[in-house]
Amino acid sequence: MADLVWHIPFTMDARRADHIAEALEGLIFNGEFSDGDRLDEIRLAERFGVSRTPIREAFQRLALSGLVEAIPRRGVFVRQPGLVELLEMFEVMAEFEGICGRLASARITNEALDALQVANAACRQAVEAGDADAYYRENERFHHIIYRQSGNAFLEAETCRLHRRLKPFRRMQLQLRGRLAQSMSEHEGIVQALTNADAERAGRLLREHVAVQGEKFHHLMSSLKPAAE
Amino acid sequence: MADLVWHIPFTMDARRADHIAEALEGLIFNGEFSDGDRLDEIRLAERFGVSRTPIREAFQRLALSGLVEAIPRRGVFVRQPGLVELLEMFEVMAEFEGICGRLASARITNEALDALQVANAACRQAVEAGDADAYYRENERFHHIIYRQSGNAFLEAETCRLHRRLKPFRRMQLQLRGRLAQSMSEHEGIVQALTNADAERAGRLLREHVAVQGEKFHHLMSSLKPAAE
DNA sequence: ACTTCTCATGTTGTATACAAAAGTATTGAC
DNA sequence: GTCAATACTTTTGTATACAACATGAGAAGT
Repeated sequence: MADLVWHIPFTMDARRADHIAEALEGLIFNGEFSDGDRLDEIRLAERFGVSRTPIREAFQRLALSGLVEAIPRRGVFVRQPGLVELLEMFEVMAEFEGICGRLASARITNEALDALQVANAACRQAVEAGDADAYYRENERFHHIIYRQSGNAFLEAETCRLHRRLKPFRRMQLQLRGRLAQSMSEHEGIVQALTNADAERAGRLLREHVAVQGEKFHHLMSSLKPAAE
Repeated sequence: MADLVWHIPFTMDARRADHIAEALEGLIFNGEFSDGDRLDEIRLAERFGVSRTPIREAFQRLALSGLVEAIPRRGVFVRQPGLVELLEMFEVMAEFEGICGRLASARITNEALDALQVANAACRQAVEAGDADAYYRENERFHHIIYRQSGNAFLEAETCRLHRRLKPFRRMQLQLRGRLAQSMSEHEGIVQALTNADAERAGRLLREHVAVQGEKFHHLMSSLKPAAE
């Protein structure tokens, strides 16, 4: 399915390496490769119809993202994060969100507060319609507004980076029964705290809002895999 | 000075690209290239005595670190962070340290507490000797212990990454008169809070400890450049 | 039978060759 | 004299060729 993209006869501009990096990321996320698999440069080059050079460039990007590990003179191996590492990342994500919220509470604009209300309303609609995908989209918009309103572009970028990294795992736990409604009510508390410029409360609520996702994820995983790792 | 390394006739193992990335990093930090300069692949290849390939690999790594910006079909350009971005990074660094401290206060081992005392004693010695370099080294050890004791390897890695990125700028403000002694006394408060497992206090002290570095840096810069950026 | 050395094979890392695109300068028209 | 178009140069992105190294099999020796 992702393959077909590459049969378009070079309509795309820019560097092929960029697209290949994205495509590989997708392949890894979609479980085409398992943890520990070696990514064969030549095979992938043939598969994408390019030479080894752009493949290797894509590898470097993935290695810097932490998706693969490049061992010198040995090759690159996919490195799916283990449960422990995932929980660590969720913990850091919760802290990031908390910081964004704390900073945003003092710096947020009125327009952004309105936008939060709008996104939240869209979230509510999605919940009522039982549309998990729509909720996911609007939820993302909600959080990105807060990242932006932290007033710290560097923090925003780092938070987005981790958010993106956790995307495939975050999605799983959103499917859980009752989580959507709970998440909604948390959103409302967050908006209130931001409106009142209550820095500590906004930070704490956001941190807990994400931390609970990590816990849900933990439960989900440990119920699925009896003794992985 | 860093050039000489490359005249050693291939004693070094591993990939040359790795070393080149480090060397380029050093060159940029040391001010050999200014903001906006284009990094000429061919010139650098000749300079390092290699082909363009490892140079380009090094570029990618630097681009991912944010030191240079790669514009497709145009080349890579040095991207020194402006004052605003630096202050943003210091703000995030302060938050990282605070998080590490808060988490560490609950998770730190007795051995690590002892190691903190040792590092702190070495810091004190360096202050008394007026040895800024030694202080810098021991200070780094002190902080890294706390990162590690956060018990979150992912957080530790991210914090080290930013710490490393801020290294050249952090160093400037340490040279300021009286900063060493102040920094020392802050360290003692931090150790005490960690010993008492006072999470909030440890977090707050560490955050402020770094935040003040950002402020000092701000003052320093604005006193040097009247109206940069 | 087990160890060790050597060689064969395959893979990575680097160099070079080539094509496409951006930049630059010259020429020509108005 | 200015502007625009075109040819020319420079530079990036990619492909291919080559060399260094790792791995594994097989032969020789104990």
